[in-house]
Amino acid sequence: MTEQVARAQTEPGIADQRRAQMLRAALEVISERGFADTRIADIADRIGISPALVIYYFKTKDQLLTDAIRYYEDTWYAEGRRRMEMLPTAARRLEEFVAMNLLPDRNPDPDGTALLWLDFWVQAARNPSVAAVRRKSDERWRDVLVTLVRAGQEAGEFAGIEAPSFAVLMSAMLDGLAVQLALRDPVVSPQRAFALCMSFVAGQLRFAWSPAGVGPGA
Amino acid sequence: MTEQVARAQTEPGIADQRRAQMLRAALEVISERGFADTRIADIADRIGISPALVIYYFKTKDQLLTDAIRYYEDTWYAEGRRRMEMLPTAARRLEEFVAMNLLPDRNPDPDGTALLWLDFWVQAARNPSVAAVRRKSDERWRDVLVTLVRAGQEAGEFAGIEAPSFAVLMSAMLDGLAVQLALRDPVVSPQRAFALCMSFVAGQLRFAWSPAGVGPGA
Amino acid sequence: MTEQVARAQTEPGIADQRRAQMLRAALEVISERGFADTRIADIADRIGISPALVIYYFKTKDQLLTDAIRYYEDTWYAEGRRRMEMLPTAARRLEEFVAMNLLPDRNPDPDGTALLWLDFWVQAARNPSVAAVRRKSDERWRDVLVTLVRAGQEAGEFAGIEAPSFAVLMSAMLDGLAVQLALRDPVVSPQRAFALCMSFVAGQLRFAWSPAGVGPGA
Amino acid sequence: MTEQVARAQTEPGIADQRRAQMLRAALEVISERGFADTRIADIADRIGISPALVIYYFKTKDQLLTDAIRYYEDTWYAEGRRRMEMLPTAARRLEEFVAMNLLPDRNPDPDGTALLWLDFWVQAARNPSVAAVRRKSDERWRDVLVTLVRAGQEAGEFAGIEAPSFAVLMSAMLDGLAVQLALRDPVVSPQRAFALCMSFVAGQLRFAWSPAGVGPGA
DNA sequence: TATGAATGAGAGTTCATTCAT
DNA sequence: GATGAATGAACTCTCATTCAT
Repeated sequence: MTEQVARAQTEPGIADQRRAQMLRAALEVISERGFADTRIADIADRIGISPALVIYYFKTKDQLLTDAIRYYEDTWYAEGRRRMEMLPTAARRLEEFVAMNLLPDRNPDPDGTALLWLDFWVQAARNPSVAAVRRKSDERWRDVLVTLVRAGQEAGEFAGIEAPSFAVLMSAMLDGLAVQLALRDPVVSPQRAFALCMSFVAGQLRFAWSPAGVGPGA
Repeated sequence: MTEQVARAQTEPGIADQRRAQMLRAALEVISERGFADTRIADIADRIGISPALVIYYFKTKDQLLTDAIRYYEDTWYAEGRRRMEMLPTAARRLEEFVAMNLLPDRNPDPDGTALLWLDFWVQAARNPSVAAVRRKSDERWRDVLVTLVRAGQEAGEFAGIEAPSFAVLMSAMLDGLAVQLALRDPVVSPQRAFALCMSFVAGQLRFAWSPAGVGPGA
Repeated sequence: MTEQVARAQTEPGIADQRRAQMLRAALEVISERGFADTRIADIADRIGISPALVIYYFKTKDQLLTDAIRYYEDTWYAEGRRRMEMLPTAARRLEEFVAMNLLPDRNPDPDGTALLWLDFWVQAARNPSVAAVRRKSDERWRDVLVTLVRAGQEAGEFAGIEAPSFAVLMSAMLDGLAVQLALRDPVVSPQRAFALCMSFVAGQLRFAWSPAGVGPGA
Repeated sequence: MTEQVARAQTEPGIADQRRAQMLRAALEVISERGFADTRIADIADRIGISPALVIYYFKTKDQLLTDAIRYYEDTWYAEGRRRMEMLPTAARRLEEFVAMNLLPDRNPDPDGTALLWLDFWVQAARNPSVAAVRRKSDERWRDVLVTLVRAGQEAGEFAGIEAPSFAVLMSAMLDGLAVQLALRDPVVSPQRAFALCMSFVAGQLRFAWSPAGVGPGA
């Protein structure tokens, strides 16, 4: 195996960089204009290339958008895992999990991509391949939650409630609150959503939590 | 007042009937194909008229779709109120409220319009006039919830928790569970979502509730 | 012959009034928006009736527009003749003729119809029935000019040049100057056009004419 | 500078050729069908391309038509200047000028574009950007005329009348006669219009001119 | 790899005209 | 005489996609 080939497998070539650049541009455009109003030309314009090149890389628009969704989910998940692993206790991890979803300054989304998941839900509802991506993503996160809760229970931090049902309820609450925030509900600020959710979670799992912990900047 | 005049005020004219017919057709098509893929021709085809007639009534496609959203929200709200008023206790009303949102056979949506609100959320995120409709609708329902909870508290049915915060939490949970159902999450059936939500609600408000009440058909 | 029938032939019935009203409205709209951009709905709107009624009276849009052109030409011609007949000398008549064509405050056009003839020329170039109307109108005016010039020659007011050729030249000059005015040529004011044309005419026919006669207000 | 670069600057690229081809086709269609009845599809059909390509080059129909007018004026002017420069005396130039405007076989219009300027006048009357093009064109020609007359006066060919006023009168007469020809006035043939105009011009500038000079072919 | 030229298949909208009332 | 409802036939413009270079 020559060194050149070895490099091709490990270092991202120009093609991979281009792909990633296009995917990121796609996410930005989708977030700004909405999934349905995203045109290939918008994405090409954003990085100063021709629309034909986008098709050259992704074959069809549909493929590009599906890949973009996958790229988004993977990036988000990786970052989430990374943060979890840095925290010592189950309670701190749970808090980080809620904060990632509800507090803008702790959200791992790339800049200006705040509405993406909402658009993705709509796509998932009618497009089977998007639905599959979402299903896998949901599963992953629910596993994270269940594992996290069980670890807390074993460590004596949390009460012994049924973890899977709790994971469903908590996911639903996070999603619901995130929708309110995304649609700029006037009575729900990020801080309030965060506090409400943490109170709910702490109540269910019987661990001590007070909003003071969030700090004034949150 | 002659009978003719009276009829003119109460009976909808041919124009009003057409309008309503088009709005209902629009809701069906949006639900099936998604907001963005809804074409004027689809709506016209569905009721066997020419696309030009749709424009004749609504001036632009955008106007039609915005009116359709309003029509949907108003119809839903009216039906919800009607059902609430038929029930004797606050607990029963709360249960009806949850059932309307989570159990398909108690959902007041017209046939085949199960995904509408998800599409509407996406529209609301970027279209100010749709956002206004949604905001008003949210307010109305939260008022219903708060009033309902306070009535239950005064009647001694519910514990004395803070009603507005409960309304936010409960709305969020309903929305979140509805999303899971809409996207056919394999671990969340309507019955399970309903039971989970009712348990949560009963726990918060400290009233007795058991899934048995749902009945075998649900 | 009953009185009713007699009246029908002499007094304009409601139908004739409607027709005239529509023709006048058509002329206004054509002048404002241009022949090609005139829609039946514009004309109907202007007099507060339905477009269907316009078709009821004129059968087709084309018919209406052709009739409007004829109506315009006839009205203009009648007013021109009326003015000519009130003036004593050939020189005065010639001056009135030039003034009618070049000075806005002596132009017999209905309000806001200053560009009509330009649009009519374009129609005449491609529509044979409009061409016929224009040809007849041209002939009439050239006859008026020739008769006028010959009367002046017989009265000793004018030099004995060939009248028909003069009529052609003078018509051309009037048309050409009118175009400059209509298109708001910055170096040609109505007064200048009038003075230039009268100088030309007086030079050809050898009669005395000085711009002083126009007066400061013209 | 390599030859390749030099060629790039002088030879028109494929895009420029296409543009010019479309502009010429547009002029033909406008002349045949009239400005208002010119459809993008007509122009595309004429050169065997798709309507979408027309939009690709000109963005909107309006842009195409405005560009076509400009193209026409520039081409006409360039050809006029070229001819003027080939002639030795002011009188010969003046004659060429009149002939270009009135005699079909000396008119520089591309084939089948005889009615264009009439349509352009109507557009100029209501469309400011077209009006600007026409104004500039008028100015250019009037400057040519004034310069020409003054050169003739200095050379002793012409009488010393005021050149600017003469330019206005002569332009008006040319326009007026051209209208008569365009609308196929039965009493005005190109030859007669030419002779009348030259007699007028020769009379004003006091130079000798006889129709014999036109020759039998004119 | 990268692009500009080119297209086909719509999509929304306009508008003269018809017709039952 | 008068209208509102309804339509068919255009027409402009959009956009993903192809292809030669």
